[in-house]
Amino acid sequence: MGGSEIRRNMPLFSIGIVMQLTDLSARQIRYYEEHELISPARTEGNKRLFSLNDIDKLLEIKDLIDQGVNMAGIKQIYNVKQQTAISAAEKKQAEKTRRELSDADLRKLLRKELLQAGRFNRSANHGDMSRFFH
Amino acid sequence: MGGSEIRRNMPLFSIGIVMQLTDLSARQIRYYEEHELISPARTEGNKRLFSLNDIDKLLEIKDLIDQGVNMAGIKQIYNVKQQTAISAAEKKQAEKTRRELSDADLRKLLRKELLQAGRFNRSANHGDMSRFFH
DNA sequence: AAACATATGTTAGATTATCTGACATGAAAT
DNA sequence: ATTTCATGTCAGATAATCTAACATATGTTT
Repeated sequence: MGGSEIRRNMPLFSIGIVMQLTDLSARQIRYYEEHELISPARTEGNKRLFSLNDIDKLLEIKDLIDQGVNMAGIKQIYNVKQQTAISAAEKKQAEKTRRELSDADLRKLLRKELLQAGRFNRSANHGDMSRFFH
Repeated sequence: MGGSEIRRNMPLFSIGIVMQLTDLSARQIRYYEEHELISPARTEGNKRLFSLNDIDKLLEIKDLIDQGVNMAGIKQIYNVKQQTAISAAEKKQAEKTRRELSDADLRKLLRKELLQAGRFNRSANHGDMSRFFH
């Protein structure tokens, strides 16, 4: 378990390769990054470089998307802090609102989507990149 | 062991990444390709795409280079057909010459370089890319 | 139904990464 | 003293990727 973590987080793959490997569009991949589901590294020249872990995560996301889960659901699953671009002033109110929502509506939302998603047990904590390496 | 071969031959890495991973210059990598030591795939747009096996091979080559073996030696080791760009007319004579050389000088060359190279037993038939993946 | 939000497509213009081919060069071989 | 080898470096061309903006289909709210 030592260097394995390092290896799996090593930034190696261009977005073109990741598109092929995941069957996602560049737009989708960038959109998921925008929503902080992944955080690929960058070259000096600002090109994205993805790790095995990034690709695994994208495969998981794709899985969820294919099963009808939306961004909000996926964010909940990965507990990514909600709220994308709100002014500091709005934030307080938004936070309050969110808290009010979270016990009622959010639970409902999650339950609905997860149940609808059907089978759902990725026992391993990573996607299917193992396909590509032994 | 089925898909493992496929996986190790899957073209995934840009030359920039391979440079970092192998600590070879782009010039060197292209030069070794020119001498048919590796044959990386290409994108539609003609950019090189390297596989794990390509990278392993480059690491081996680097090893040999570091130990003072020259192209000719490396080519012999991988038995890459010699002769780069000779006219058909010249080829006949060249072929004869080569055969005359091969039993005397070539053996000498090989022995000299291999012995000088010292320890030399990569038991596995691949380089150190295993470092990067589990 | 109308208005809005979400997720993705598409296009444009800019920039980076890579390509080939040529010339330069120090070290090694002849 | 020349050649050859292995690599560096540069120039000009092309491909891959980037961000930002607008377009849009589908789903959600009011």
